[in-house]
Amino acid sequence: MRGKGKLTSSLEDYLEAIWLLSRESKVVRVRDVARRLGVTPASVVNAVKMLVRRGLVEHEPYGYISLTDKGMERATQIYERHTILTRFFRDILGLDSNSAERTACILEHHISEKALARLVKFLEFVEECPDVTPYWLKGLHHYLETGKRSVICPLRVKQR
Amino acid sequence: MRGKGKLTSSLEDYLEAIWLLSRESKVVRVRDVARRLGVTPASVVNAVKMLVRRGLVEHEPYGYISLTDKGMERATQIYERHTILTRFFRDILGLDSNSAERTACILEHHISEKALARLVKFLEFVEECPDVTPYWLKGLHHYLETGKRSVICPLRVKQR
DNA sequence: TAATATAATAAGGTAAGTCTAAAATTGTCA
DNA sequence: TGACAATTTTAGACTTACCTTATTATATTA
Repeated sequence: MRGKGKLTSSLEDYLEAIWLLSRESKVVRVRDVARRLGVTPASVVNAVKMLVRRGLVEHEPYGYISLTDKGMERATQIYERHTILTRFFRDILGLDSNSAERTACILEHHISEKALARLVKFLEFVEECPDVTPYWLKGLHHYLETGKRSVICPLRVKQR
Repeated sequence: MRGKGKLTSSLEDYLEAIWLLSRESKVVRVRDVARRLGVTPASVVNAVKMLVRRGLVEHEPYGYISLTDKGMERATQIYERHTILTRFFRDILGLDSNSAERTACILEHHISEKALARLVKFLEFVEECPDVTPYWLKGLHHYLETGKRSVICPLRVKQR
């Protein structure tokens, strides 16, 4: 009953799109989803049919699309994966927002829970900014941009 | 002529497997690839046919499979992506080797050149071990393991 | 309210990637 | 050398995920 009921990448994309659209405009139609994902309405109808079968969305013929509680929960999980990956690629690796978004969009379907959890901790560690991290991060970004190591850290000579 | 000629994830997997097997045993047969990838020989035959069409492998009917120069080049590119991802997930995020491998195996097909290039620089930065990184990395791993921040860095009080 | 535009759906097709089952080939060894 | 086993291949089916085209439903507005 509480089994994961795996979704394909494609269905995850549809579910995520429906969720995002419903945050933006209260009412979601086939057409909106099609535009968002760059597919034909026919493809959306098909996908929605499958999501309905799995109890993740509701859809009255020729009417609006909405998420069930289960669908909502699932969509937020997917979106969380998305934002974590975006943050990593943008804030740590310094990719521009678009590239980071696109990368997240693809990888979000394939990364494991285990790996994702590590990434979360990594971000926590970096973003909550303890001792050396600010220096380290600056040094990293300088290196990513210029290919050269900065000499920001005054520790250098002291180390051994 | 020098166009990328994109491969599907699946074909990349086959090509990579053939390459890995040919490093291990000089001669590669349909059967070996099937075992390695956990698919039926019939699937391998199909895939190999497509790789032959693209000029990446050679195959005499009922005989051995080998890589062309082009296929070799391509396979090493794929494997490089693989190792970069493995290193990141294992050495930086501290995943066990198996999980890191599995993660790399999936993501290697989907990560963009741009993102991968950043990851490479990231690894360079960390592994070539400059000023603060050793401290920082120790702190990160401690945090990943225990959830607690260590006070390894003596800088703490000095900073402002 | 009838005509028209827009939206949704159904039907049918293509391509990738797998499978099973059956047929063809090859290699081994008694 | 001939028969059996292992391997490879072919043929055909299924699933996912798209598409196009044609039909049906809804909404707008003259």
